[in-house]
Parts: sequence; structure tokens; C-alpha cells
Amino acid sequence: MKIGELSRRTGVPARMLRYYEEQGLLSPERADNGYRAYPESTVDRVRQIRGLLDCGLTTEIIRAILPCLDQPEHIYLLPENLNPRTLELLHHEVARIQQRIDCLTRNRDAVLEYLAAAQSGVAPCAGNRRSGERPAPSS
Amino acid sequence: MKIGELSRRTGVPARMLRYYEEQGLLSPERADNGYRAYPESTVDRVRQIRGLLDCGLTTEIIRAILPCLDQPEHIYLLPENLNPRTLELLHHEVARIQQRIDCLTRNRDAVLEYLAAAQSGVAPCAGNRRSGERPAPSS
DNA sequence: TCAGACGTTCACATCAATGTGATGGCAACT
DNA sequence: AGTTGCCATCACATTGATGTGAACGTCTGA
Repeated sequence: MKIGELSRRTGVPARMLRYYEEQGLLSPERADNGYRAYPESTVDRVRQIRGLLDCGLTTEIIRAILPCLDQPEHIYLLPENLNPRTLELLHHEVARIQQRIDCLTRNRDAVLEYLAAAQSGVAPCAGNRRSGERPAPSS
Repeated sequence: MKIGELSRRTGVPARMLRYYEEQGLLSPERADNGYRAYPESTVDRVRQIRGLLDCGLTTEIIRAILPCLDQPEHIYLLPENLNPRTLELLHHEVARIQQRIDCLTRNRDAVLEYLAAAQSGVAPCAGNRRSGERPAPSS
């Protein structure tokens, strides 16, 4: 698949696909004429990348965790993905991802609570707010 | 509280506190000499902002959801926070936050699975991978 | 009163993720 | 052959969140 088709199928501008390659997130083969040649699986991989970017992860972090996510099974545990430094880094990233999840969850709930109150027409004033409920300390 | 103390107590550079103000996330009073004067509550508010920024939300989105999170209760449901456009926007933001949570959760689990396999020394090759398990379609 | 710490604004720099345009090669079709 | 469309690289612009420094006012303690 050439870059145009990949772009159409993923909705990601060709410019960005070249950028992801520059960042080490994609490694297409090259045809004789120099055109990039992507395998089918790249469609999923690009979606993966987009999802993570949209969550606020950087290309650097994504580069680190990609091997965990989309390698064909038989090269899952290549030695170079297994040294203690890398494992440490991945554990660390999992922790950071978890923090994001927690923060987002708290704030989602806070907004939902607000919306519920607004729609019920009942202002959540001091009187009907249970004591434990502080507005979602974020970090 | 002046900007220096707020900065020390939150760990956020004074430069950034001024920036958040420019973005409408903070609105300190001014003393006679022109110095910014923050109330105690700003410490929490700044932590809130930082948490959300670290989750990948923009100052624009944060500005939209802040009224839900940290207003003193008696001004919770001001009319200007209640028009249908705003409610719509908030519902939309909740949906987007949920998407992020889902994406991060899927990918966290995928990395964890990988780490578990790596540490047990068992490569998750085609044979021991249950059929439903695809590597976390992100978006 | 002077120094030094802290505050102000303004402006320019950086970094990552993108947009956009210039310039040119390759391919397919008329 | 010429046109059209896709591809290539290179380069500069932009946006959002930051860093950094200049130039200047304010407070405070020796």
C-alpha cells in the first residue's frame, strides 16, 4: 500500500505518516521507485498511534511502548525489548498511564456530577453536598 | 499569596501561572502595587489544572470544565454556566474524556500483559494467546 | 540609602505535533 | 508528448505549552 491509500484509509494526512516514520513509529519498505510500501497491518498501527497521541502521549513514549502492542507474536520478546532498562521504562510508563486514567476519571466524574445537578435543576449547594465530596483533586 | 509563594507551593513556574491567567484559568486580584494576590484555594486549583494538562487536555478545554470542578458551591449553577450550548459542550467533553480513558486503559493492559509475559519468561506466542486477544485497537 | 530578592511586562526561543508550499520525479492515460 | 495525479524531499509557518532574559518597579533588611 502506498502512502496515499494509507492516508485515505486512516484519515491521517500523508505528511503525518512521514513524520511518524521520522519518529521511528513506522518503517515502511521502499519500492524500486522510492515510494513507501506499507503492509496492511500498518492501518491498525496508525490507528494505534493516533489513539495514543490523542491521549496526550508523545511520540517518544509511543515508540517505547509500541513493541508491546502490535508486534507479530513470534517476535514479541526479542532480546532488545527485554533488557532491564526497557522493562523498567515500561513499568514506569504504565504507572504514568495509570495516573492519567485516574486523573481523567476523577474529573469526568466531577463534570458528570455537575451535569446531573444542573439537569435536575437542583443546585448542589452547601446544604445537599455530602461532606466527603471535594471537587476532584486532580494530581 | 504572591506569585512566588504559589509557585513554590505548587511547583509550577511563575511564568506558567501568568500564562494560565492569560488563558483564563486563574484570575488573581491585584494589590495596590500591581502584584498578583492569590487566595489559598488557588493552590488546589493549580494542581487541578496541572493534572488535566498532564492528561493531555488543552487550556481551552480546561477552561470549559473548570466551572464544574472548583467553584464554591453557591455559584455552582450560575445562569451563564447553564445555557444549552454549554451543557452540550460539557457532555461532549465528558465523551472525549471517556474515550481517552478507554484508550489508555486498553493500552495499559496491553503493556501489562506484555510485561507479565516477559517477566515470566514465557513468550506470548501464537500458541498460548487466546483468540479474542488482539493487541488493543486504540481508537 | 543601597543591595538583593521579588514582582511587573514584553519579547524572543524552543519543542512537539501539524500545516502548507515549492520543486521535482514517476506513472497512467489521452 | 502533454496532462494529471501521486510520490519524493526540503523548508518554512503555526499552535500550545514552556523556557529565558531584558528592562524596570517594589519591598525589605543591613
